[in-house]
Amino acid sequence: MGRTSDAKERILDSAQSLIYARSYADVGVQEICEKAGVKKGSFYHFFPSKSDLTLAVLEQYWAQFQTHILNPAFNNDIPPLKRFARFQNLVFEFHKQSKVDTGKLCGCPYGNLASELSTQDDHIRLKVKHIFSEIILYFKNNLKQASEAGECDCVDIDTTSRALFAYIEGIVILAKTENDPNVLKELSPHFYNLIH
Amino acid sequence: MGRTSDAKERILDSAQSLIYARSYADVGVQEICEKAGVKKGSFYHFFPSKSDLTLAVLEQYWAQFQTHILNPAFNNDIPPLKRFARFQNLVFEFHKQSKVDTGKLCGCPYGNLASELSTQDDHIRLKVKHIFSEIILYFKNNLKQASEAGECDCVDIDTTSRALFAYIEGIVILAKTENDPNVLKELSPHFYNLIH
DNA sequence: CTTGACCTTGACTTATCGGTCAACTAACAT
DNA sequence: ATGTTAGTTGACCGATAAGTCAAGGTCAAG
Repeated sequence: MGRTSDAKERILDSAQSLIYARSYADVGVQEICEKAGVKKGSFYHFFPSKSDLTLAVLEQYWAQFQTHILNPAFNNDIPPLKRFARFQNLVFEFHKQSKVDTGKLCGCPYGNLASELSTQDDHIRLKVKHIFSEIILYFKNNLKQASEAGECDCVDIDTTSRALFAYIEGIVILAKTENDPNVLKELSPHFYNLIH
Repeated sequence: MGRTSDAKERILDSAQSLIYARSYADVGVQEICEKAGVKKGSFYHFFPSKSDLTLAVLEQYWAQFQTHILNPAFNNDIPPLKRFARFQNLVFEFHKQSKVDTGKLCGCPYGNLASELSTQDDHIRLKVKHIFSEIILYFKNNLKQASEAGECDCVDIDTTSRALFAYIEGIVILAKTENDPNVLKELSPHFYNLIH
């Protein structure tokens, strides 16, 4: 089997934090390698291109997002509608902490890459599109449960889930532009107005 | 006065369309100059840096956005609440036409730059922040008129205006990620749920 | 203890990046 | 007509970009 190595993981972690804090284009392969303590040749041993690395980064984001935010938020230990509030609160705490650590509110990891690269790299656009659809699926399932529990009477669950997601995505980009996590707290309550 | 030239305008127009279609980082000064039919030396005669050029591009976006979308949309020839629908429709038509022309839905010109550069260039972030506040001001004034006309009973006009803006911003980024202008049509109706 | 797969290295390529500059040219005001 | 000023040019800078490659090193399994 040859030898093993954690270089791939170190590259992924470095790329994830660097690209999130800045942007895809602003972070070079070189810098990622330096932070990971790896030479560029090793980088291209693990990833065929910077674009492919970014696809892997998106997958890592997604796994962590499920583990640390989505699954805890939408766990069925509380009534469905309250889970949305818990979700928004976890997102708020994430950005608040992120700003404490780095001094900046960096926005949505997926939305950032979609904004920057959608018109240039279809693989990345489609990957983000898929992740978005998965998040919306969480919303949809939860909304259905809320409806069945009589917590709301929602006719168009599909579209409403997408509207809820769009609203949060918009809040986060406004928060990033104002570099202020309190925007999340300010605008979160209106979330429920989108549910009839 | 020395000689005159429209080179500055040509540079601005080229930069505007190129950066909107792609991204700040992906478009080089060289390419902007080539499209404008100008040498790089001339570029730096008019703009001290690429970042400053982008600030000027943002101002041009803003002037055009007011002329072609905001002012027509929020003209008081129809009841206030209907003006929001007219606004959303103009935004839809813009992205629809933009996709016909270029094959891609390019998103929000301001949001794109804010997403890409907010953590790296504070001048650009603050410029976008200011433009956002101006757009929200349109919303706010219109919401006030709607409230006074008895079309809605909105208590927190400030926050609601910001929520409305965030929602639209989110819709546009979802539409960009799916590369589909119909997302705007699909999610626009829910806009009114955000108004009590 | 050798084989072979896995990993690492560093030098390299080609291209482009944002930005500078001194010399030059054209047009306007007087 | 001429001086002044605005605009133009092309060569140039150091830095860095993504990506390549041949060679060598290291580990685990047989």
